[in-house]
This record gives sequence, structure tokens and C-alpha cells, in this order.
Amino acid sequence: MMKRLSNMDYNQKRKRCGQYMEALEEERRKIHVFQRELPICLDLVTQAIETCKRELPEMATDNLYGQSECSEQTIEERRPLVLEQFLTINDSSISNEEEEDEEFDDEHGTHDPDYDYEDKNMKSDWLKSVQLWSQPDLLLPKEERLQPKLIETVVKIDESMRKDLIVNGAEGRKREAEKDGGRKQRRCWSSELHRRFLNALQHLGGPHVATPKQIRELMKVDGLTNDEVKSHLQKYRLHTRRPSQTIPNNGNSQTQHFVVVGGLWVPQSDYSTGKTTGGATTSSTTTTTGIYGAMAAPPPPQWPSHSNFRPSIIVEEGSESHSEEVLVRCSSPAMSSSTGNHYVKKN
DNA sequence: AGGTGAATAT
DNA sequence: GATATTCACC
Repeated sequence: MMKRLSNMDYNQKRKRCGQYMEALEEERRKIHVFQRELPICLDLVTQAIETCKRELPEMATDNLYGQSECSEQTIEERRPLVLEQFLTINDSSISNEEEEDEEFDDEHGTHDPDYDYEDKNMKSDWLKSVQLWSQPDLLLPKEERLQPKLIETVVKIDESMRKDLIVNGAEGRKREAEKDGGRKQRRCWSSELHRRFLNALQHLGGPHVATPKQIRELMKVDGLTNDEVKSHLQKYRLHTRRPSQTIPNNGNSQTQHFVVVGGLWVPQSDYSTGKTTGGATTSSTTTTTGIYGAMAAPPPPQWPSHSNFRPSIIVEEGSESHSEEVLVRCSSPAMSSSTGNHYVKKN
């Protein structure tokens, strides 16, 4: 009897540990994205996982007497130790990234572990540039990410990242502005920034329903102002609606069935290419898009080459429409009205 | 707060 | 010269 009990107990513990490990690995996947910036962090989590794995089997013998313990402690101790450090530095951009990515990833629903992993891996691309908007002269030598091995280095990075954030963040801009005679310095919409913008747009139901404020909040970019978002949105809308019927529309001039994805125009190929398996997961976000769902404008023939608005904004090649996989939201004549080629001067 | 046109920087 | 971004106003 007792044996049975302890067995169950053990099994439970084991199970728990297993779950914990899963969580850890999940964590690792997330962090993997930051492998450049947080090499040590990644390393430590990895170590923790390994330790855990190592100890898990041992438990079989240990546990009978020692009970619990498992490697939880080990890990618990480690993680905070490491993560906390990073958490503090990630005050704005990084931590937000994670949050956001989580959110969005969840929505994609398609959870092919492998794909997921790769996807995240790709993201490390943009992460190479922690600064969301580039200010070349102020960029710090990011070259100090040569796989440091001592905690000291972590601190070093910590500092440089801080600077980065400050410099690129609101403060930096402010200073710049003053120096510049008052006029704000142009915000450079890096592809990453724009990606966030698009993501926010998706979540809000498209460029015509999303408001600058909402977008800004969703983007969670520190230092970004409503005005900036507003103007970007405006530009986006303008580009987006180009009625230049250069639409590969299969001659369905009457029933303009645009492929409107989350209010974002997306090449048919993209949306039909499936992989959107769980694509229709955007569910919740559907907000009231119903009516406006179709508002998304006709496909922008092509964004100016040097603009973020190119349909190919996605720097991460191969990731396909990774930021665009969304629900296909109908299409209807409604758009013609909301998309009116030219707004009539109201006044 | 959002939309728009003018002004201005790149 | 064209465009993107910011400003100023409704």
C-alpha cells in the first residue's frame, strides 16, 4: 500500500518536474530569439534544462527517500538569478517583444513545434538591432555580443542595452529635438517597428478601424507617440488604398473580391498558401471588423522601394507571411465607400 | 482624439 | 524632385 502511495506521489512529482521542464524548454525557445543579446541567459536556461534532465532520472532512486527536491530548486534558483537581470534591462523594447510575440504567436495557432522554433529563430534577425528605430550615429557598437561567458559581460551588455534604449527612446529623442531647434527628429520606422505596427493593425481589425492610440498601445513601443503612429497610419492608408486598379483581380471587376487579411491587403498567394491552418485563429480580434472588414483597400501596387510599406516588409525572408497570417475577412462593396479614392474636403 | 493638408526634412 | 514625416488646424 504504502509503496503504492509513494509511487503515486513520486509519479506526480515526476510529472510536475516534467511539466516544469516543458515550461523551461518553452522558455528557452522564447529566449532563443534573443540569443544574441542574451547569450548567457539562453545558456543558463539550457543548462537548467540539462540539469533537470539529468536529475529527473536520478529521482527514481533518490525520490524514494529524499522526496521532492527534484531539480525544481536548482532551477528556481537559477532562473531568477539570471532572468531578473535581464528583466530589468528589458524595461521597454525587449520585454515587450516577448509579450507581444507570445500574443501573436498564440493567435497563429499553428503550432508546429518545429516551425515555431524556426520562426522564432528568424525573428532573431530583427533582434540583431535592438534599437527599433535607427539612429546610426547613436548606435552603440553592438559588436560586443561575442558569446560572452562571464556574468560580468552580462552586465556590460546590460549597460549598453540600457544606453541603447535611452538613446533611442523618448529621452534621446527629446534631447535631439532640442538640439535640433525644436522640430522633432524624424522617426525612422524600422522594419521591426513597422512589423509591430502591422501586427497591431491586425489585432485591431485593420487600418480603417484601428486608431492611432490603440495601435500605439498595442505596439508597446516606448517613446512612440500618438502622432507618429497617426502619421504612419495615414501614410499606410494612403498607400494601401491606391485604387490604381492594378489588381490582379481575375477580371472580377464587379465583385471585387479582394483578399483582405486582417484588414491588411495580402497577396492572394499568401493567404491561400495555407499554412494558415490555424490562421483563422485571429478570432477574438475580429472585433467589429465585420462591417469594415472589407475596408481594406485594394492591393497597393507596390510600395516605394525604400519604404517600409512594401508588401515585403518582412525582413525575415522565408518566414513567408509570418506577420500576415490572419483571418481572411470577406470583401464587399462596402469598401468602395470607405475607401473612396479621395476624401472630400469636409468643411 | 482622429483626420487632413501644409510645411519641412531627407 | 519625390517622399516621408511632422506640424497645425478642424
